[in-house]
Amino acid sequence: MIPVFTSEFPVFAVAVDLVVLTLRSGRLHVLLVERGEEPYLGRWALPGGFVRADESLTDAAHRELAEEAGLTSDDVVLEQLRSYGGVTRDPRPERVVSVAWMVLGADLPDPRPGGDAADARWCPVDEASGIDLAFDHAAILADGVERARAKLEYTTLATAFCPSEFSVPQLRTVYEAVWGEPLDPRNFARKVLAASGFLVDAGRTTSGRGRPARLYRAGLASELDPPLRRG
Amino acid sequence: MIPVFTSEFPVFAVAVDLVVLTLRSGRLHVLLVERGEEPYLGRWALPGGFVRADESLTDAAHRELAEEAGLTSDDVVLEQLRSYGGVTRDPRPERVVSVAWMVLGADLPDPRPGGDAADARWCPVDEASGIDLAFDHAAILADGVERARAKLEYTTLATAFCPSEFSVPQLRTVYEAVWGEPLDPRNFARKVLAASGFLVDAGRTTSGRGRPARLYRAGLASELDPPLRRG
DNA sequence: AAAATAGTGTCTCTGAGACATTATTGA
DNA sequence: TCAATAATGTCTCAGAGACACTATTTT
Repeated sequence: MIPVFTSEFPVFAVAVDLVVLTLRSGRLHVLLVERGEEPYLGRWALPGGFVRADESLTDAAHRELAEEAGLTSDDVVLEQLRSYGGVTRDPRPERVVSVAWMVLGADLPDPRPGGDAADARWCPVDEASGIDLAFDHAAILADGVERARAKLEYTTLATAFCPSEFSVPQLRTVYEAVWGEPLDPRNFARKVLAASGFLVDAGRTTSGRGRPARLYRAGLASELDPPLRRG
Repeated sequence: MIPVFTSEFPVFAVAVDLVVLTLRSGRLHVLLVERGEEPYLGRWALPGGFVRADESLTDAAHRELAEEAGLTSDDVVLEQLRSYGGVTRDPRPERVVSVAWMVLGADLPDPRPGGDAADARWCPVDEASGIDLAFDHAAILADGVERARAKLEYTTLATAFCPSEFSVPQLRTVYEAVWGEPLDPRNFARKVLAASGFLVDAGRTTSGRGRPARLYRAGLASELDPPLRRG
Protein backbone atom coordinates (compact mmCIF):
# COMPACT_ATOMS: atom_id res chain seq x y z
CA MET A 1 0.00 0.00 0.00
CA ILE A 2 1.50 3.26 -1.12
CA PRO A 3 0.77 6.18 1.18
CA VAL A 4 -0.88 9.12 -0.55
CA PHE A 5 0.39 11.70 1.93
CA THR A 6 3.81 11.88 3.54
CA SER A 7 3.07 15.18 5.21
CA GLU A 8 0.53 17.94 4.87
CA PHE A 9 1.01 18.05 1.08
CA PRO A 10 -0.39 15.74 -1.57
CA VAL A 11 2.39 13.69 -3.10
CA PHE A 12 3.33 14.13 -6.72
CA ALA A 13 5.99 12.79 -9.01
CA VAL A 14 7.49 15.35 -11.37
CA ALA A 15 8.77 14.38 -14.79
CA VAL A 16 10.40 16.22 -17.64
CA ASP A 17 9.50 15.42 -21.23
CA LEU A 18 11.54 16.64 -24.16
CA VAL A 19 10.46 17.71 -27.63
CA VAL A 20 13.86 17.38 -29.31
CA LEU A 21 13.78 18.85 -32.80
CA THR A 22 16.41 18.77 -35.50
CA LEU A 23 16.69 18.94 -39.26
CA ARG A 24 17.63 15.90 -41.26
CA SER A 25 17.79 16.13 -45.05
CA GLY A 26 15.71 19.26 -45.02
CA ARG A 27 12.88 17.90 -42.91
CA LEU A 28 12.00 18.66 -39.33
CA HIS A 29 12.40 15.59 -37.14
CA VAL A 30 11.54 14.83 -33.54
CA LEU A 31 13.29 12.33 -31.31
CA LEU A 32 11.04 9.48 -30.20
CA VAL A 33 11.86 6.59 -27.90
CA GLU A 34 10.20 3.22 -27.60
CA ARG A 35 9.20 2.64 -24.04
CA GLY A 36 10.98 -0.25 -22.36
CA GLU A 37 8.78 -0.26 -19.26
CA GLU A 38 5.19 -0.13 -18.20
CA PRO A 39 3.04 1.82 -18.62
CA TYR A 40 2.77 2.03 -22.37
CA LEU A 41 5.46 -0.65 -22.81
CA GLY A 42 6.50 -0.79 -26.44
CA ARG A 43 4.76 2.45 -27.39
CA TRP A 44 6.58 5.43 -28.87
CA ALA A 45 6.94 8.42 -26.57
CA LEU A 46 8.90 11.58 -26.10
CA PRO A 47 12.16 11.10 -24.21
CA GLY A 48 11.91 12.07 -20.57
CA GLY A 49 11.96 10.85 -17.02
CA PHE A 50 11.48 11.70 -13.42
CA VAL A 51 13.09 14.67 -11.75
CA ARG A 52 15.36 13.62 -8.90
CA ALA A 53 15.04 14.97 -5.43
CA ASP A 54 18.28 16.95 -5.63
CA GLU A 55 18.15 18.48 -9.09
CA SER A 56 16.34 21.44 -10.60
CA LEU A 57 13.89 21.05 -13.46
CA THR A 58 16.49 22.46 -15.83
CA ASP A 59 19.12 20.02 -14.58
CA ALA A 60 16.69 17.15 -15.03
CA ALA A 61 16.00 18.18 -18.61
CA HIS A 62 19.72 18.29 -19.35
CA ARG A 63 20.33 14.96 -17.69
CA GLU A 64 17.57 13.22 -19.61
CA LEU A 65 18.88 14.76 -22.78
CA ALA A 66 22.28 13.28 -22.12
CA GLU A 67 20.90 9.90 -21.03
CA GLU A 68 18.31 9.39 -23.71
CA ALA A 69 19.87 11.22 -26.63
CA GLY A 70 23.55 11.50 -25.83
CA LEU A 71 23.44 15.29 -26.19
CA THR A 72 25.08 17.94 -24.07
CA SER A 73 24.06 21.54 -23.55
CA ASP A 74 26.74 22.61 -26.01
CA ASP A 75 24.83 20.84 -28.76
CA VAL A 76 21.40 22.29 -28.20
CA VAL A 77 19.18 25.13 -27.10
CA LEU A 78 16.66 24.21 -24.44
CA GLU A 79 13.54 26.13 -23.49
CA GLN A 80 10.72 25.27 -21.14
CA LEU A 81 7.34 24.83 -22.80
CA ARG A 82 4.75 24.37 -20.05
CA SER A 83 3.54 21.76 -17.61
CA TYR A 84 0.91 19.09 -18.00
CA GLY A 85 -0.97 17.91 -14.97
CA GLY A 86 -4.26 16.31 -15.84
CA VAL A 87 -5.44 13.93 -13.15
CA THR A 88 -5.50 10.93 -15.47
CA ARG A 89 -2.56 11.73 -17.73
CA ASP A 90 -0.52 8.91 -16.20
CA PRO A 91 -2.18 5.58 -15.36
CA ARG A 92 0.09 4.92 -12.39
CA PRO A 93 -1.31 5.53 -8.92
CA GLU A 94 0.96 8.52 -8.32
CA ARG A 95 -0.03 11.86 -9.69
CA VAL A 96 2.57 12.74 -12.30
CA VAL A 97 3.07 16.33 -13.41
CA SER A 98 5.27 16.71 -16.45
CA VAL A 99 7.29 19.78 -17.30
CA ALA A 100 7.81 19.83 -21.06
CA TRP A 101 10.84 21.29 -22.81
CA MET A 102 11.63 22.22 -26.36
CA VAL A 103 15.13 21.27 -27.46
CA LEU A 104 16.63 22.45 -30.74
CA GLY A 105 19.85 21.23 -32.29
CA ALA A 106 21.76 21.17 -35.54
CA ASP A 107 22.04 17.92 -37.41
CA LEU A 108 22.00 15.80 -34.28
CA PRO A 109 23.52 12.33 -34.35
CA ASP A 110 21.55 9.13 -34.62
CA PRO A 111 20.36 8.24 -31.17
CA ARG A 112 21.53 5.20 -29.30
CA PRO A 113 18.85 4.12 -26.90
CA GLY A 114 19.85 4.71 -23.30
CA GLY A 115 18.10 4.89 -19.97
CA ASP A 116 14.70 3.26 -20.01
CA ALA A 117 14.26 3.26 -23.78
CA ALA A 118 14.07 0.08 -25.80
CA ASP A 119 14.73 1.96 -29.02
CA ALA A 120 15.08 5.51 -30.23
CA ARG A 121 14.79 7.18 -33.58
CA TRP A 122 14.32 10.45 -35.42
CA CYS A 123 10.83 10.76 -36.82
CA PRO A 124 9.66 13.39 -39.30
CA VAL A 125 7.21 15.55 -37.39
CA ASP A 126 4.56 15.29 -40.06
CA GLU A 127 4.66 11.50 -39.70
CA ALA A 128 4.71 11.65 -35.91
CA SER A 129 1.16 12.98 -35.87
CA GLY A 130 0.10 9.61 -37.27
CA ILE A 131 1.67 7.72 -34.38
CA ASP A 132 -0.33 7.03 -31.26
CA LEU A 133 2.16 8.32 -28.71
CA ALA A 134 2.15 7.35 -25.05
CA PHE A 135 0.55 9.54 -22.37
CA ASP A 136 -0.42 13.00 -23.63
CA HIS A 137 2.76 13.24 -25.65
CA ALA A 138 0.94 13.98 -28.89
CA ALA A 139 -0.34 17.21 -27.37
CA ILE A 140 3.09 18.05 -25.95
CA LEU A 141 4.70 17.44 -29.32
CA ALA A 142 2.17 19.69 -31.04
CA ASP A 143 2.83 22.44 -28.51
CA GLY A 144 6.57 22.10 -28.97
CA VAL A 145 6.42 22.29 -32.74
CA GLU A 146 4.08 25.26 -32.60
CA ARG A 147 6.42 27.02 -30.16
CA ALA A 148 9.36 26.48 -32.50
CA ARG A 149 7.37 27.76 -35.44
CA ALA A 150 6.28 30.86 -33.57
CA LYS A 151 9.70 31.65 -32.16
CA LEU A 152 11.35 31.60 -35.57
CA GLU A 153 9.23 34.63 -36.36
CA TYR A 154 10.48 36.99 -33.71
CA THR A 155 13.71 35.49 -32.38
CA THR A 156 17.02 34.33 -33.81
CA LEU A 157 16.33 30.78 -32.63
CA ALA A 158 16.63 29.36 -36.15
CA THR A 159 20.41 29.45 -35.76
CA ALA A 160 20.04 26.71 -33.13
CA PHE A 161 19.24 24.37 -36.03
CA CYS A 162 22.44 25.37 -37.83
CA PRO A 163 26.08 24.42 -37.35
CA SER A 164 28.41 27.14 -36.09
CA GLU A 165 28.96 28.46 -39.61
CA PHE A 166 26.18 28.46 -42.13
CA SER A 167 25.01 30.17 -45.29
CA VAL A 168 21.89 32.20 -45.92
CA PRO A 169 20.38 29.51 -48.16
CA GLN A 170 21.02 26.98 -45.39
CA LEU A 171 19.24 29.19 -42.89
CA ARG A 172 16.40 29.53 -45.34
CA THR A 173 15.99 25.77 -45.54
CA VAL A 174 15.60 25.81 -41.75
CA TYR A 175 12.72 28.24 -41.97
CA GLU A 176 11.18 26.32 -44.84
CA ALA A 177 11.41 23.02 -43.00
CA VAL A 178 10.02 24.30 -39.71
CA TRP A 179 7.27 26.38 -41.25
CA GLY A 180 6.56 23.87 -43.98
CA GLU A 181 6.35 26.46 -46.71
CA PRO A 182 8.74 27.71 -49.40
CA LEU A 183 10.26 31.16 -49.00
CA ASP A 184 11.49 33.54 -51.66
CA PRO A 185 15.31 33.43 -51.60
CA ARG A 186 15.72 37.11 -52.47
CA ASN A 187 13.28 38.48 -49.94
CA PHE A 188 14.58 36.11 -47.30
CA ALA A 189 18.20 37.12 -47.81
CA ARG A 190 17.32 40.80 -47.78
CA LYS A 191 15.47 40.49 -44.50
CA VAL A 192 17.89 38.34 -42.51
CA LEU A 193 20.89 40.38 -43.66
CA ALA A 194 19.13 43.60 -42.67
CA ALA A 195 18.30 42.33 -39.15
CA SER A 196 21.16 43.69 -37.10
CA GLY A 197 22.84 41.18 -34.80
CA PHE A 198 21.27 38.16 -36.49
CA LEU A 199 24.17 37.10 -38.74
CA VAL A 200 27.84 38.04 -38.65
CA ASP A 201 30.04 37.37 -41.64
CA ALA A 202 32.50 34.56 -40.93
CA GLY A 203 34.72 35.64 -43.82
CA ARG A 204 34.66 32.20 -45.38
CA THR A 205 32.72 30.44 -48.07
CA THR A 206 31.44 26.95 -48.72
CA SER A 207 32.92 24.76 -51.39
CA GLY A 208 31.18 22.16 -53.43
CA ARG A 209 29.06 22.08 -56.49
CA GLY A 210 27.72 25.46 -57.61
CA ARG A 211 28.74 28.93 -56.64
CA PRO A 212 30.24 29.07 -53.13
CA ALA A 213 28.05 30.54 -50.44
CA ARG A 214 29.20 33.12 -47.95
CA LEU A 215 29.28 31.77 -44.40
CA TYR A 216 27.91 33.47 -41.30
CA ARG A 217 27.83 32.84 -37.58
CA ALA A 218 24.98 33.57 -35.19
CA GLY A 219 25.16 37.15 -33.94
CA LEU A 220 24.45 38.39 -30.46
CA ALA A 221 20.85 39.43 -31.04
CA SER A 222 18.17 37.13 -29.69
CA GLU A 223 15.12 39.09 -30.85
CA LEU A 224 14.37 39.82 -34.49
CA ASP A 225 13.23 43.31 -35.28
CA PRO A 226 11.38 43.55 -37.54
CA PRO A 227 10.13 39.96 -37.23
CA LEU A 228 9.91 37.57 -40.14
CA ARG A 229 6.32 36.63 -40.68
CA ARG A 230 4.87 33.32 -41.74
CA GLY A 231 2.62 33.23 -44.80
CA MET B 1 10.56 11.81 10.35
CA ILE B 2 9.14 12.49 6.93
CA PRO B 3 9.90 9.83 4.34
CA VAL B 4 11.55 11.14 1.19
CA PHE B 5 10.26 8.35 -1.02
CA THR B 6 6.89 6.70 -0.99
CA SER B 7 7.66 4.59 -4.00
CA GLU B 8 10.21 4.50 -6.78
CA PHE B 9 9.71 8.22 -7.50
CA PRO B 10 11.12 11.20 -5.65
CA VAL B 11 8.35 12.97 -3.80
CA PHE B 12 7.35 16.49 -4.74
CA ALA B 13 4.68 18.91 -3.69
CA VAL B 14 3.14 20.85 -6.56
CA ALA B 15 1.83 24.36 -6.08
CA VAL B 16 0.13 26.90 -8.29
CA ASP B 17 0.99 30.58 -8.02
CA LEU B 18 -1.09 33.27 -9.64
CA VAL B 19 -0.07 36.56 -11.21
CA VAL B 20 -3.48 38.24 -11.09
CA LEU B 21 -3.46 41.48 -13.06
CA THR B 22 -6.14 44.13 -13.34
CA LEU B 23 -6.46 47.82 -14.06
CA ARG B 24 -7.39 50.25 -11.34
CA SER B 25 -7.58 53.96 -12.11
CA GLY B 26 -5.55 53.49 -15.23
CA ARG B 27 -2.68 51.62 -13.62
CA LEU B 28 -1.76 47.98 -13.85
CA HIS B 29 -2.10 46.27 -10.47
CA VAL B 30 -1.19 42.82 -9.21
CA LEU B 31 -2.87 40.95 -6.39
CA LEU B 32 -0.58 40.29 -3.44
CA VAL B 33 -1.35 38.42 -0.23
CA GLU B 34 0.35 38.64 3.11
CA ARG B 35 1.41 35.22 4.22
CA GLY B 36 -0.32 33.96 7.35
CA GLU B 37 1.91 30.92 7.77
CA GLU B 38 5.51 29.89 7.75
CA PRO B 39 7.64 30.03 5.75
CA TYR B 40 7.85 33.73 4.96
CA LEU B 41 5.20 34.51 7.59
CA GLY B 42 4.13 38.14 7.21
CA ARG B 43 5.80 38.62 3.83
CA TRP B 44 3.92 39.61 0.70
CA ALA B 45 3.56 36.90 -1.90
CA LEU B 46 1.57 35.94 -4.95
CA PRO B 47 -1.64 34.11 -4.16
CA GLY B 48 -1.38 30.38 -4.59
CA GLY B 49 -1.38 27.06 -2.87
CA PHE B 50 -0.84 23.36 -3.19
CA VAL B 51 -2.47 21.26 -5.85
CA ARG B 52 -4.69 18.59 -4.38
CA ALA B 53 -4.35 14.93 -5.21
CA ASP B 54 -7.60 14.82 -7.16
CA GLU B 55 -7.54 18.03 -9.19
CA SER B 56 -5.77 19.11 -12.35
CA LEU B 57 -3.35 22.03 -12.43
CA THR B 58 -6.01 24.14 -14.11
CA ASP B 59 -8.59 23.22 -11.50
CA ALA B 60 -6.13 24.11 -8.75
CA ALA B 61 -5.50 27.51 -10.28
CA HIS B 62 -9.24 28.18 -10.47
CA ARG B 63 -9.79 27.01 -6.92
CA GLU B 64 -7.04 29.20 -5.51
CA LEU B 65 -8.39 32.11 -7.49
CA ALA B 66 -11.76 31.63 -5.87
CA GLU B 67 -10.36 31.05 -2.40
CA GLU B 68 -7.78 33.82 -2.30
CA ALA B 69 -9.39 36.42 -4.53
CA GLY B 70 -13.08 35.55 -4.63
CA LEU B 71 -13.00 35.34 -8.42
CA THR B 72 -14.65 32.85 -10.73
CA SER B 73 -13.67 31.81 -14.22
CA ASP B 74 -16.41 34.07 -15.60
CA ASP B 75 -14.50 37.07 -14.29
CA VAL B 76 -11.07 36.33 -15.68
CA VAL B 77 -8.86 34.85 -18.36
CA LEU B 78 -6.32 32.38 -17.09
CA GLU B 79 -3.19 31.20 -18.88
CA GLN B 80 -0.33 29.03 -17.74
CA LEU B 81 3.03 30.78 -17.61
CA ARG B 82 5.65 28.15 -16.79
CA SER B 83 6.93 26.11 -13.85
CA TYR B 84 9.59 26.94 -11.31
CA GLY B 85 11.51 24.14 -9.72
CA GLY B 86 14.82 25.27 -8.30
CA VAL B 87 16.06 22.96 -5.57
CA THR B 88 16.12 25.70 -2.94
CA ARG B 89 13.15 27.78 -4.01
CA ASP B 90 11.15 26.66 -0.97
CA PRO B 91 12.86 26.31 2.41
CA ARG B 92 10.65 23.45 3.52
CA PRO B 93 12.07 19.95 3.40
CA GLU B 94 9.77 18.90 0.56
CA ARG B 95 10.70 19.77 -2.96
CA VAL B 96 8.06 22.20 -4.19
CA VAL B 97 7.51 22.77 -7.88
CA SER B 98 5.27 25.69 -8.66
CA VAL B 99 3.20 26.07 -11.80
CA ALA B 100 2.64 29.77 -12.40
CA TRP B 101 -0.43 31.26 -14.05
CA MET B 102 -1.27 34.63 -15.48
CA VAL B 103 -4.80 35.82 -14.66
CA LEU B 104 -6.34 38.88 -16.28
CA GLY B 105 -9.55 40.55 -15.25
CA ALA B 106 -11.51 43.76 -15.65
CA ASP B 107 -11.76 46.09 -12.71
CA LEU B 108 -11.67 43.31 -10.15
CA PRO B 109 -13.15 43.87 -6.70
CA ASP B 110 -11.16 44.63 -3.60
CA PRO B 111 -9.92 41.34 -2.21
CA ARG B 112 -11.01 39.94 1.09
CA PRO B 113 -8.29 37.74 2.46
CA GLY B 114 -9.26 34.10 2.41
CA GLY B 115 -7.48 30.80 2.69
CA ASP B 116 -4.04 31.10 4.28
CA ALA B 117 -3.64 34.81 3.71
CA ALA B 118 -3.47 37.31 6.57
CA ASP B 119 -4.18 40.19 4.24
CA ALA B 120 -4.58 40.86 0.53
CA ARG B 121 -4.36 43.94 -1.60
CA TRP B 122 -3.96 45.28 -5.11
CA CYS B 123 -0.48 46.66 -5.65
CA PRO B 124 0.61 48.77 -8.62
CA VAL B 125 2.98 46.63 -10.63
CA ASP B 126 5.68 49.28 -10.73
CA GLU B 127 5.63 49.47 -6.92
CA ALA B 128 5.64 45.70 -6.51
CA SER B 129 9.17 45.51 -7.86
CA GLY B 130 10.26 47.40 -4.73
CA ILE B 131 8.73 44.78 -2.44
CA ASP B 132 10.79 41.82 -1.30
CA LEU B 133 8.32 39.09 -2.18
CA ALA B 134 8.38 35.61 -0.68
CA PHE B 135 10.00 32.65 -2.47
CA ASP B 136 10.92 33.40 -6.10
CA HIS B 137 7.71 35.33 -6.60
CA ALA B 138 9.47 38.46 -7.84
CA ALA B 139 10.73 36.50 -10.84
CA ILE B 140 7.32 34.93 -11.42
CA LEU B 141 5.68 38.34 -11.27
CA ALA B 142 8.16 39.74 -13.78
CA ASP B 143 7.49 36.81 -16.11
CA GLY B 144 3.74 37.29 -15.80
CA VAL B 145 3.86 40.99 -16.55
CA GLU B 146 6.16 40.43 -19.50
CA ARG B 147 3.84 37.74 -20.85
CA ALA B 148 0.87 40.10 -20.62
CA ARG B 149 2.82 42.86 -22.37
CA ALA B 150 3.90 40.55 -25.15
CA LYS B 151 0.47 39.00 -25.69
CA LEU B 152 -1.22 42.36 -26.12
CA GLU B 153 0.86 42.72 -29.27
CA TYR B 154 -0.37 39.74 -31.18
CA THR B 155 -3.58 38.61 -29.47
CA THR B 156 -6.88 40.16 -28.49
CA LEU B 157 -6.15 39.53 -24.81
CA ALA B 158 -6.49 43.21 -23.91
CA THR B 159 -10.25 42.77 -23.89
CA ALA B 160 -9.82 40.59 -20.81
CA PHE B 161 -9.03 43.80 -18.93
CA CYS B 162 -12.28 45.41 -20.14
CA PRO B 163 -15.90 45.02 -19.07
CA SER B 164 -18.25 43.35 -21.54
CA GLU B 165 -18.85 46.64 -23.36
CA PHE B 166 -16.08 49.16 -23.76
CA SER B 167 -14.97 52.03 -25.96
CA VAL B 168 -11.89 52.38 -28.11
CA PRO B 169 -10.37 55.01 -25.79
CA GLN B 170 -10.96 52.66 -22.87
CA LEU B 171 -9.16 49.87 -24.70
CA ARG B 172 -6.36 52.28 -25.44
CA THR B 173 -5.91 53.03 -21.74
CA VAL B 174 -5.48 49.27 -21.23
CA TYR B 175 -2.63 49.16 -23.71
CA GLU B 176 -1.10 52.31 -22.24
CA ALA B 177 -1.27 50.97 -18.70
CA VAL B 178 0.14 47.54 -19.52
CA TRP B 179 2.85 48.79 -21.84
CA GLY B 180 3.55 51.88 -19.76
CA GLU B 181 3.71 54.19 -22.73
CA PRO B 182 1.27 56.63 -24.34
CA LEU B 183 -0.26 55.70 -27.69
CA ASP B 184 -1.55 57.97 -30.42
CA PRO B 185 -5.38 57.87 -30.26
CA ARG B 186 -5.80 58.21 -34.02
CA ASN B 187 -3.35 55.50 -35.01
CA PHE B 188 -4.63 53.23 -32.25
CA ALA B 189 -8.27 53.56 -33.30
CA ARG B 190 -7.41 53.00 -36.93
CA LYS B 191 -5.53 49.81 -36.15
CA VAL B 192 -7.92 48.16 -33.71
CA LEU B 193 -10.95 48.94 -35.86
CA ALA B 194 -9.20 47.52 -38.92
CA ALA B 195 -8.33 44.24 -37.16
CA SER B 196 -11.18 41.97 -38.17
CA GLY B 197 -12.79 40.06 -35.33
CA PHE B 198 -11.23 42.19 -32.60
CA LEU B 199 -14.14 44.53 -31.86
CA VAL B 200 -17.82 44.28 -32.71
CA ASP B 201 -20.06 47.30 -32.48
CA ALA B 202 -22.48 46.98 -29.56
CA GLY B 203 -24.76 49.65 -31.04
CA ARG B 204 -24.67 51.68 -27.87
CA THR B 205 -22.74 54.64 -26.55
CA THR B 206 -21.43 55.82 -23.20
CA SER B 207 -22.94 58.77 -21.42
CA GLY B 208 -21.16 61.22 -19.19
CA ARG B 209 -19.13 64.31 -19.61
CA GLY B 210 -17.82 64.90 -23.11
CA ARG B 211 -18.86 63.38 -26.39
CA PRO B 212 -20.31 59.89 -25.96
CA ALA B 213 -18.10 57.05 -27.05
CA ARG B 214 -19.24 54.19 -29.20
CA LEU B 215 -19.28 50.86 -27.35
CA TYR B 216 -17.88 47.56 -28.57
CA ARG B 217 -17.75 43.99 -27.41
CA ALA B 218 -14.87 41.55 -27.83
CA GLY B 219 -15.07 39.77 -31.19
CA LEU B 220 -14.34 36.15 -31.90
CA ALA B 221 -10.75 36.62 -33.07
CA SER B 222 -8.01 35.66 -30.63
CA GLU B 223 -5.02 36.55 -32.79
CA LEU B 224 -4.33 40.05 -34.05
CA ASP B 225 -3.25 40.34 -37.64
CA PRO B 226 -1.42 42.56 -38.22
CA PRO B 227 -0.11 42.78 -34.65
CA LEU B 228 0.10 46.01 -32.70
CA ARG B 229 3.72 46.72 -31.91
CA ARG B 230 5.18 48.28 -28.79
CA GLY B 231 7.37 51.35 -29.22
C1' DA C 1 -20.43 79.24 -24.08
C1' DA C 2 -17.04 76.66 -22.16
C1' DA C 3 -15.01 72.32 -20.88
C1' DA C 4 -14.48 67.66 -21.71
C1' DT C 5 -13.99 63.87 -24.51
C1' DA C 6 -14.58 61.17 -29.03
C1' DG C 7 -13.81 60.71 -33.71
C1' DT C 8 -11.57 61.20 -38.02
C1' DG C 9 -7.87 61.92 -42.62
C1' DT C 10 -3.35 62.68 -44.91
C1' DC C 11 1.29 62.30 -45.79
C1' DT C 12 5.60 60.06 -45.61
C1' DC C 13 8.46 56.33 -44.80
C1' DT C 14 9.51 51.61 -43.95
C1' DG C 15 8.91 46.91 -44.76
C1' DA C 16 6.62 43.00 -47.53
C1' DG C 17 5.90 40.51 -51.47
C1' DA C 18 6.34 39.57 -56.35
C1' DC C 19 9.51 38.92 -59.76
C1' DA C 20 14.48 37.26 -63.44
C1' DT C 21 19.01 37.65 -64.25
C1' DT C 22 23.93 37.40 -63.48
C1' DA C 23 28.00 35.27 -61.03
C1' DT C 24 30.89 31.56 -59.58
C1' DT C 25 32.15 27.15 -58.96
C1' DG C 26 32.78 21.79 -59.96
C1' DA C 27 31.97 18.09 -63.15
C1' DT D 1 30.40 24.18 -71.65
C1' DC D 2 27.08 22.69 -68.85
C1' DA D 3 24.93 21.97 -64.51
C1' DA D 4 24.38 23.52 -60.06
C1' DT D 5 23.88 26.89 -56.77
C1' DA D 6 24.43 31.78 -54.81
C1' DA D 7 23.76 36.53 -55.09
C1' DT D 8 21.42 40.64 -56.18
C1' DG D 9 17.74 44.99 -57.47
C1' DT D 10 13.18 47.16 -58.50
C1' DC D 11 8.53 48.04 -58.28
C1' DT D 12 4.23 48.18 -55.98
C1' DC D 13 1.40 47.88 -52.08
C1' DA D 14 0.32 47.71 -47.10
C1' DG D 15 0.98 49.24 -42.64
C1' DA D 16 3.28 52.52 -39.15
C1' DG D 17 4.00 56.76 -37.29
C1' DA D 18 3.56 61.74 -37.09
C1' DC D 19 0.39 65.17 -37.01
C1' DA D 20 -4.61 68.94 -35.92
C1' DC D 21 -9.06 69.70 -36.36
C1' DT D 22 -14.11 68.87 -35.95
C1' DA D 23 -18.15 66.76 -33.44
C1' DT D 24 -21.02 65.88 -29.52
C1' DT D 25 -22.14 65.97 -25.06
C1' DT D 26 -22.53 67.96 -19.94
C1' DT D 27 -22.23 71.82 -16.93
